[in-house]
Amino acid sequence: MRAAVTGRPGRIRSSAARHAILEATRDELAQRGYDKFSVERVASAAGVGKQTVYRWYPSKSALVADCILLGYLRTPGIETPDTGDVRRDITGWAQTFAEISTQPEAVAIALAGTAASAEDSNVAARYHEQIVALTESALSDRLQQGERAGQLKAGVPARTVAETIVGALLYRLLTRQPLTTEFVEELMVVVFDGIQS
Amino acid sequence: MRAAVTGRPGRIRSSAARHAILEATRDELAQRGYDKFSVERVASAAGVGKQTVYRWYPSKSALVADCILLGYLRTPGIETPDTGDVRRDITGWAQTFAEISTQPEAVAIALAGTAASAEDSNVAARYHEQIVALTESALSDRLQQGERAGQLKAGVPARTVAETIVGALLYRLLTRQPLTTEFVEELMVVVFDGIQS
Amino acid sequence: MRAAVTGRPGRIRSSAARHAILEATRDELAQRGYDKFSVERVASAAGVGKQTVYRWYPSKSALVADCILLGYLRTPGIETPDTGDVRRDITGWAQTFAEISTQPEAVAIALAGTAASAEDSNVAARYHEQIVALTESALSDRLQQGERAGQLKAGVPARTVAETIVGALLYRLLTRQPLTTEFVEELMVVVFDGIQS
Amino acid sequence: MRAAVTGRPGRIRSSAARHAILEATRDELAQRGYDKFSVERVASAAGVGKQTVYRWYPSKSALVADCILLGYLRTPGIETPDTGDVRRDITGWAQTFAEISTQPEAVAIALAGTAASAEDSNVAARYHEQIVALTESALSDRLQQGERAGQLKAGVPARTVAETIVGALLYRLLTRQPLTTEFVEELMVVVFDGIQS
DNA sequence: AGCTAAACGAGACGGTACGTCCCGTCTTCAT
DNA sequence: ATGAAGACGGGACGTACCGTCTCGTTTAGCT
Repeated sequence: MRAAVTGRPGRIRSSAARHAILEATRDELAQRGYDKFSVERVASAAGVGKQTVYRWYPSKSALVADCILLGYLRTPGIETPDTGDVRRDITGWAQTFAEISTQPEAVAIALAGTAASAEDSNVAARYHEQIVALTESALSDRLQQGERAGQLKAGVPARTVAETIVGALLYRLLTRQPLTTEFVEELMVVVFDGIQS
Repeated sequence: MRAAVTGRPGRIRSSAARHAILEATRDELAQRGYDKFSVERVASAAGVGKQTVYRWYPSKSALVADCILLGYLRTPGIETPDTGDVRRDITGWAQTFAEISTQPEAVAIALAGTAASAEDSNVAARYHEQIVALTESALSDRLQQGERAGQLKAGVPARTVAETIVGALLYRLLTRQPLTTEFVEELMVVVFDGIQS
Repeated sequence: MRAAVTGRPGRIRSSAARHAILEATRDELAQRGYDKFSVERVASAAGVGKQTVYRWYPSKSALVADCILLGYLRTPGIETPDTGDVRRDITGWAQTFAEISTQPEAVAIALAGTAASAEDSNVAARYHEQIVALTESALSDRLQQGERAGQLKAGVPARTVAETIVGALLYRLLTRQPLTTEFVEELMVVVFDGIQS
Repeated sequence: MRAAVTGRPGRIRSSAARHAILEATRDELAQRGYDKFSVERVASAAGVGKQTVYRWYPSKSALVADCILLGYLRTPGIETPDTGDVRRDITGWAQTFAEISTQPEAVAIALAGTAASAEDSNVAARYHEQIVALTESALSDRLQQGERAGQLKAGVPARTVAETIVGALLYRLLTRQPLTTEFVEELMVVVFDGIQS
């Protein structure tokens, strides 16, 4: 990235190597999970010396954190539509999320990120920023639009709503319960309509 | 428990040893987390041979699972009050949960359980049953009472509501955000009143 | 020792069990050597509880020692002929020993005894008594007969001669060199004729 | 020594570590014997990781073998004098050997080598080469000189004579009998003069 | 073009922990 | 009240990785 800006002599750090490391990290997390994750295997799979990994990252958790931050673990198709109808938009987003979660690898990645977050607060911060905060902000935008458009009540921060939705979905993944269409619809009823008569 | 009921010869497995193992496991999880958890340290702290641990549990995650299942990691004060007013009851429960989560050790235990669940689906199932499902069922009872009492809408399963609440709270712990009174109140507004105007 | 005298239950089996243990010990030594020897395997092979082994023998080396003392490891055919000609008798005995040492199992047993002797001086004492001292005394008898018959010089104890012969043969086994007919003959020349011209 | 000659990448194996391992091995053998020998203790005493030991040696016996081969267990003062009188030379050598064997540590080392040889034929080969074959060849030289000088009979290979002497001495150590001056003298009588009248 | 030096692949290093095997002891059930 | 079965606390095994430290080689910037 910063390549060739310094006046120092010496070989510049290979961004190709870094990329290979991050891809291998993603694969390792998807296949074996955070706990059985091995830097040695990552280096080997990336065709890279172990020291090259440690040149970039001070520890296993920093590597995982960066892998998440740079979006190598990003679940694709996370974009929220914008039809003007907030409830439809958010329901659509949640259903897309549910569909993606039928892919075992996507679940594995999400669980690896969850485990990494539970272990390490730095990872948690980045995981939150990257995967969830982005989602939240997309939802927030939509929710705030809705609020301005008179579709939603004022008084509850969009962030809290977003965390409620994301938390519920992540909890279903964590407990290995399927994210069915019915569940998503029920969640939407709770969040939009409330449960009180 | 089963002591002296079997017709099998051989010394019976020492439940005292098992208890010591589980207590040491709980302490280890609270102090060092799931990732840095060491069976060797557990055995040593329990005053037990390593083989005795492996006689009871085939793996680290099974040990953690049983530790959770048997309630060694149970957060105390999980009981829901029953004042007749569902919203007050559940809000009270959530506030209690939030208060407990100011103790670092309680958070450590919850995060250890989360990490263990992310790694191992058996643990997830047991974690869900023990810690969360109980909570859910307490909430469910209250919610169903409320429903019968005309305080709540019909049409959304109590389980979904419970998972939404628990998911949101756990998500805050995972992302290391404080469980403030404000957050809990906002969550209650979302869940009971909904956000749609 | 006290074997099978009382009429009370359970005791009758004692000597049978002991015999089974010693046979299993012999087999274990022949198959895996002294170093990889396992009391657990012996007990299992003998169809006996581990405690039964330890009732008679305080340790692994004591078991091996007794196994040797009771002749379970005795190389068969160790008898010395008595033709009246000492040199012929002893040469015959040594050649028989050499023949027996073509059986891998017999070598294994001898090496196990050697290893056990090197490790444990109690075993060494018994090994010496049982296997070697007997041989020595047989040789001694013959040598003393020979001395009386004027076939041999006086002045060197029979024991020293016996130890020289046994030591040389054992050394060949230890260094995995074959006990050929030629070697035995050369040894006999050394011992009977000396090397000085 | 070979340092930086290989074209292979990677840090070169530390001969300092190897040396420390071998010294610790020697000490461990002298103090606790072959049977109670522990690789873990050796690594610890050498200030070395266990894997470094296993990088050099595939097994305990290979380690002991190399320890012997490289002379770490060599009994000092093994040189044979050369006075022109073969009998005096060899008698002197044997007496020196006997004196050395009054040191318990030297005996422990010899017994450890014997045990290791009994367990493992590779060790036996190396033990034989290093400790005994050298002795043999020194004796052989002297014996052959003597033969040429007309002091000795022809017809018996020097090797057989050497093995007879070494075997007898080793056998006394193995059976924990003292190597007295008398015994050595008697042995010399047997070997040089023979026992036949 | 030659020099310098950082980054590279490779892999050994001192450690920690793994999960297994066995030691010698202790306890239970069945005979 | 003996004996098989087998769990117990403990110690060591040989393996896998951790994060660090050399190695010889490659590749850049600076003379």
